[in-house]
Amino acid sequence: MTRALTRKGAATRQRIVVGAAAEIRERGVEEVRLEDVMARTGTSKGQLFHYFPEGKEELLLAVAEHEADQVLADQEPMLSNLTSWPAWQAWRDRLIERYLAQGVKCPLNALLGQAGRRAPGAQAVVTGLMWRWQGKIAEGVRQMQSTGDIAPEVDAERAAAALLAGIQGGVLLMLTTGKIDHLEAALDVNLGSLRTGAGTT
Amino acid sequence: MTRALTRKGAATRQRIVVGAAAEIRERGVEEVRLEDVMARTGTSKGQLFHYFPEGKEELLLAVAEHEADQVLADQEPMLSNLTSWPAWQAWRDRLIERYLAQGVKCPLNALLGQAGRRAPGAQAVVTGLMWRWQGKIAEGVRQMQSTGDIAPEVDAERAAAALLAGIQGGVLLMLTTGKIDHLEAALDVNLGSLRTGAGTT
DNA sequence: CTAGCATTGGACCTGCAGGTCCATACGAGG
DNA sequence: CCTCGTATGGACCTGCAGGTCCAATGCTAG
Repeated sequence: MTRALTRKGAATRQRIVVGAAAEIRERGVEEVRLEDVMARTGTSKGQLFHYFPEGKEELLLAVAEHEADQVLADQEPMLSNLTSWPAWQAWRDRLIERYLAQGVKCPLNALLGQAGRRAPGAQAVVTGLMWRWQGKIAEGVRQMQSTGDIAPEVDAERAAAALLAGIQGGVLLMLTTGKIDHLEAALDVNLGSLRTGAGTT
Repeated sequence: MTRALTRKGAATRQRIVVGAAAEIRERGVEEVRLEDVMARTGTSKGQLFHYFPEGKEELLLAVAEHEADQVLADQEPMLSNLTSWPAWQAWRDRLIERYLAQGVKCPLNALLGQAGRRAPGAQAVVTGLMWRWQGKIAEGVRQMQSTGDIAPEVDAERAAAALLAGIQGGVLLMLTTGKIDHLEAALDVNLGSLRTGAGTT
């Protein structure tokens, strides 16, 4: 299973994954050809199939894993330190800022819409990402409950689920409409609910 | 522009659109081949290109329009009569029921993820659907405000935007995880916020 | 030094899906 | 019952993208 990779080989493999990820973010999974990846990363077809013997499917899976990690990493250190209202606000602002900057180039779009159906494993990668994400948020809620900032009767998992849904939908609508309004509204309403406890019990 | 269609011709065209829509819902845009549509609808390649001279692109656009209308129609008459809390609840229940029943076969998934990028017009169709959808919700909020059931300082459009984002994200997460929990949580939190006015001003 | 495996380049193959074309059948109006 | 445009069937074409193959080159360890 673990293939023998020299230092150089590992670097090349990494270069392919990163390049493919960027290409996919910009143009969508279905639009990206192996040839495009080769051109961008300066590699040959032989290399592609050397490092990803299963072909495109396997490359897509590697890209999915890479992007999934990136999505969470981009929210740090805020996401892991939701211990006060200003901290939540800082996290919110980071999300807005990040998605505003990235615009249409969304890794989630690539992962969810298309890779999900195809690759058997990609679906699992995305599901895993979502659970980890939701877990982080729920953890923050519980911490706020421990300090009395959030009412104890709030269901942390449920509140986190709603918030995550709002984020995903907000991003999705941004990709469609080009405006950030939905994401902003969703975040603010959900954070507002956390403060008052409305609908989260 | 308007092609001469006999009664029989119009029926065939319609049959193609409906069949293609069903096929796409079940298997995804990129997986569906013209041949699949032909097989399901009992038509020939000649017919496909007779009714959709631009080919697949044009067919996809017709399907997008068909599905977009369907999405809103499926929520009636609840969506147009959000005039009391029980009415909102009934609408909520209809949404849950509908998406629970349809499972992975989601028209939105087809429209958003893929058709959006490709067809120039499909993107516009989806955007239009979202605005109409949000408008209906906002209209309901305003009606509730006029009867005093919702605080007047609530921003109807913003609240509707957040709710719509929650729905879209909830559906998206259902497609990924297979569970309805996110959609339920998102709806309940957003409706809860409407009752109390939290975060929606 | 050299053996052996990792690495690289690129020519070539092949299936397939969208699209073209034309020959035929139908059907409504004169 | 004739005629012309619509409707239908299906053979055929073609480009292209994923995948195969092998030859050549470079590392690295013993």
